[in-house]
Amino acid sequence: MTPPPIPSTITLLQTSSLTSVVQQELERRIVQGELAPGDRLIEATLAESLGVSRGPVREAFRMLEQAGLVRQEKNRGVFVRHVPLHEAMEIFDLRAMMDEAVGRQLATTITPEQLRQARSMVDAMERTVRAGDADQYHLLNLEFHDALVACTGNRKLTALYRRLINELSLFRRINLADSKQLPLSASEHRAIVKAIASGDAEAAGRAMRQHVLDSKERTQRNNTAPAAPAVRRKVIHA
Amino acid sequence: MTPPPIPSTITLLQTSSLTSVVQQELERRIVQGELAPGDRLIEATLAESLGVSRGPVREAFRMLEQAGLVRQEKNRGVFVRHVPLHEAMEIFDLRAMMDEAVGRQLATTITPEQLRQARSMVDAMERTVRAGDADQYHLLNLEFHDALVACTGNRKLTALYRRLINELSLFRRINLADSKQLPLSASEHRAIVKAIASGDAEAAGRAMRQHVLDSKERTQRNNTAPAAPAVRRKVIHA
DNA sequence: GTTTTGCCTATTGTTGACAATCTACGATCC
DNA sequence: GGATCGTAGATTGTCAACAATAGGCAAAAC
Repeated sequence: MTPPPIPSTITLLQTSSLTSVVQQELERRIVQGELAPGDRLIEATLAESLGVSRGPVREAFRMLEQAGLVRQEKNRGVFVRHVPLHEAMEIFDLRAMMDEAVGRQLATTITPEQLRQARSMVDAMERTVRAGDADQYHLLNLEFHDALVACTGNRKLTALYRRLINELSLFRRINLADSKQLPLSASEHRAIVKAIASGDAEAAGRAMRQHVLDSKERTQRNNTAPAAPAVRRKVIHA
Repeated sequence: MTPPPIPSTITLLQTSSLTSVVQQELERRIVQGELAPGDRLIEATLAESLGVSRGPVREAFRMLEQAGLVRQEKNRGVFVRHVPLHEAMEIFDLRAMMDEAVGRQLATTITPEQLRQARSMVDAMERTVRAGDADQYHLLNLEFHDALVACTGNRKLTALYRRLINELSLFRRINLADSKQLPLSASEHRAIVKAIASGDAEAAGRAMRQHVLDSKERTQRNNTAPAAPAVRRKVIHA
């Protein structure tokens, strides 16, 4: 909780070009759901609404494309990307892999201060569970996992992890509302911290891995046809 | 070995914009070492030599920046990125993590045909070892690992893996020339395939993980000051 | 009535021009 | 002689205009 380094006006002007500002703003809108998967982004419109010309907007598009947030069809435009179920599953597998490695490492390298923070985050999550605030829980959940990854000190890993989380946000709103699962998830978090604190690398790795795979499983179940209906709905966007 | 889908002129024009062509060409030059870390890329010069205007070049820069191949300093230009030792080590850790997961999965999902191909690649590598052709070995090595990752069918994983390999190529030419290590590396590959073929997921995972970590270790050793010299060299680029 | 054809509009792809900024070099001052 | 300042050239940041393409709509053909 170090005070955020005040970005002096100087460094701000030195680092931020219009392109980067546009990129950040669009990324925010996409990740927060203001722009939904399938939405079309029109250069001229965005440029005008942001008060810049089309150049920076186009450059930002190219960045977002590499980050997997938008897809570009030549001469047709850019669209907020649709992350299909199978890709979300792939991402969960990647997360499982990463989080297992995170757990393993942290079991031996975590500092008392980091441990203290992790515990307080778990406390906060348990409070939101009791309050039944699923949205807030979701936010804290993201923060918790992000914090653990960041604790490893592996910048590359952290960056990749965040990118995956961003992409995952494009998958039709996970199962946020499933408040019945919240206590389960929360207790898993408690177990994770415990395993890390115990210093048992394998146990910590297993705990994290299983936690993510459980989450994958829940998502899978909630997003497959509940039961083959006799009458099939008309398929849209085949 | 399906025949490469002939990119009809139509689809070619439909998919490739000047930007994407420039991006691919620059990526090729960087990964193959034609452009070395630290090299400055000048928009106007590149644009003219490629026969396009600065716009597409700038957009390509933004893509390469996201891919971690170049770094951009505002108002100063873009430079081929320098991957410092500590970051290379981080990348090796990520690879260890990924390859372990790959080994685990392939132990149970690899097809006979894939196995056959893997074996033939190992054969080819052993031949280059006997021939003492380190460069060729390096290429085959990259191919081998890439093929294994691709065998998992996880597109996201494959894409991320390739990106990391690309970045790693920016680390001062690994230890290609170290031909004494080649037989060791080759026999590890043989062991990896054997473990995968045996169907023992844990063993296959361990073999792959350890192989990468060994490689990390070798790189680490070859790139740290051999012995603390009494007289310190002047520090450049602190 | 249906299909085809040809415009027309909206939007993207590309370019060249202008403004802002950095770097290097030489002149000036102490 | 060394340091500082200012100017010139090169390069990037941004913009606006032009060209090319896609998609829709209406008229014509059958």
